[in-house]
Amino acid sequence: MSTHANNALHPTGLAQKLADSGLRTTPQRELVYDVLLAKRDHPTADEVFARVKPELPGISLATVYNCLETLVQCDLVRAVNFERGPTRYCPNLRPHAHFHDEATGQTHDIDLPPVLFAKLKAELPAGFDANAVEITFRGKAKTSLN
Amino acid sequence: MSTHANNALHPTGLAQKLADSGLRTTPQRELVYDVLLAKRDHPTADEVFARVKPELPGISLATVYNCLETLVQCDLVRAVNFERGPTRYCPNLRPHAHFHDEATGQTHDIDLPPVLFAKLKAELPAGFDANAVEITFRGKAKTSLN
DNA sequence: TCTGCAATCTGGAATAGTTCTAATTATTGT
DNA sequence: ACAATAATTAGAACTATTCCAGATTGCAGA
Repeated sequence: MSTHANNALHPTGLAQKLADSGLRTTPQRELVYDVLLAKRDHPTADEVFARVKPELPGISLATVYNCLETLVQCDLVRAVNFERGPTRYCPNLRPHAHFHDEATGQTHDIDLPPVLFAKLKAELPAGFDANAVEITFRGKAKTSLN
Repeated sequence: MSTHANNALHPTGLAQKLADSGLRTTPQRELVYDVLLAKRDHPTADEVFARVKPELPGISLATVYNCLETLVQCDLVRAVNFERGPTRYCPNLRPHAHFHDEATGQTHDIDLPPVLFAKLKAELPAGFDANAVEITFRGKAKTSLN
């Protein structure tokens, strides 16, 4: 059978990290992760659902939410929130910021030097201990870069 | 009569900025702004509603949403979003970041040197022009500072 | 002052995104 | 093969917010 699981895309990552958390590798989880890796445009749960359905027509939206949450818990995917919009999902694990293009609604990854995140944490007053820093830019991107 | 409008709190700000946008100063808008200034704990719309109701029992939640939106449009208040939670409102206009305490759910303002925001914007690749940067820390605050 | 007009407010219905629930299906270990 | 556990499913429920249509308010001009 034509296996949808494009193993080349996640050689060790998915199965390994799931196992680390005592979770199973299921076709749904593989496929959801695959579509995130295949098109890194920060899709919403609905968009992931739409991309996954052709391959696995029986999948339910609830399962997509479950899978996405699982991937986030396993540190394979980041959930990104912009204002009141739906949560978007991002398989980029490098430390990075997000640029939200107000004109197109698109979200772009902005790689930043890790030292910058450290510097930001260093600005915190005594008593504050951050384990994560989120940086979001808003504005306009001239060209349609991805 | 005991006027609820604590004019000392917003000597020129509110009426002026509303007028600048061609909007009226209403008791509802004044009161909503007052409660934001009075307790700067980043309340949600529901919380603002609860604080405003005793003074103006006839006010509706829709109006609170309207007023908050108006204040945000006039640059008197910032809307703050954290993950999937309800929008919170912050009358602190200085450039600052937010620290979200995962233990208590409280949000603290973190003043940062403005140059830091400039430095962040400078990290953007060519073609990206940001007009705003949002920085959110997540972690634990040792003491209950405000 | 009176009158008209536009801005604002109100309560309730509607909506979007997400989570919950109970029942079914799949997988693993024995 | 079987029991126990994990995962999936459809749909109901939920939360935060927005929309709507009608009532109210308050300024502007006669």
